[in-house]
Amino acid sequence: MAVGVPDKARAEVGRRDVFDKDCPARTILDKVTSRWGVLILAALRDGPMRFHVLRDRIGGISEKMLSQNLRTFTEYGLLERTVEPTIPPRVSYELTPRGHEIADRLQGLLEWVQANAEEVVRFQQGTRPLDHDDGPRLPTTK
Amino acid sequence: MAVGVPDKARAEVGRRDVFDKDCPARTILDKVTSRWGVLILAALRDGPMRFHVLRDRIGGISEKMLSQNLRTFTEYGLLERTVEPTIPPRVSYELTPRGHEIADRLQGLLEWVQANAEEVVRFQQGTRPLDHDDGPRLPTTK
DNA sequence: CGGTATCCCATGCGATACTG
DNA sequence: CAGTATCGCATGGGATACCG
Repeated sequence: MAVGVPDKARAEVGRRDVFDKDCPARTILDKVTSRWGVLILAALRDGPMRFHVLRDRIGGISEKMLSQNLRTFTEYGLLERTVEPTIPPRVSYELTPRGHEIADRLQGLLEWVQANAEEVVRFQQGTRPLDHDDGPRLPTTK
Repeated sequence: MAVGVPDKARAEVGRRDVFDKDCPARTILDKVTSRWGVLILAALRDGPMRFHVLRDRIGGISEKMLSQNLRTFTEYGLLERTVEPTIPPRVSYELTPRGHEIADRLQGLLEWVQANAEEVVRFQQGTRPLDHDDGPRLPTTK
């Protein structure tokens, strides 16, 4: 049976709200906030970096994912790819002005998470995972 | 994925960096920057909201995803869940102070993406696409 | 009304292998 | 060095059905 095929024909982009499911900003947002996207863009705030440096900087990323994200962001105009015609070739990536704008906003998020991660985890572990009964510590006086 | 690192007491525990793959902040970051996480937290900046209102506000989200994210963030201490013992019950969610901090950072990102999405898309389309087609999804011939 | 449980598929991502 | 191609699995996420 045919799977529901959402028609790709978008008449016009009248939707400008990210909360609208047809808004093109959704696509951008998903890429930018993807698992590696945030880290890649944030890492490049320090300046231009070559492939391997970037790979080394971001722990756990595979070449495939790095390459894939890098290409996407380059196509989005958030990164600029520079190739030095040497042998072996040196390829470096750097944020475009537009890329910088978004990376700066990502940085704030990253810093917060970094600074508060332990607190959040501690809170989470102090909370009972799944219980229908309201916790005794939660005041029902409302 | 046990690559090794069986030592529970790492020598450099102080090196808690989001770029480190073992950093707990990675988990938090992934949840917060998940497809719906960003939108949910940002939406709640406007104030407490009930389940259906939130669902209506965020276009395209399923009840399952909304519920799942809401629970996770509540367990993280980013949201507070309030139940009014009426019939039928009214459940509302609101940002905790900690939730507000992160939501504010998310908001800046959202606003930027919203404001620049069209430019990014235009740039992307003006870029010579690589031979690999980036189609939405193609049902496998089966 | 506000969920939770189940099924199932689409996608993200990692591992490996190969190329210029 | 800097990728790309392929395979395969784990997980995110949608649709549906049911419960307090």
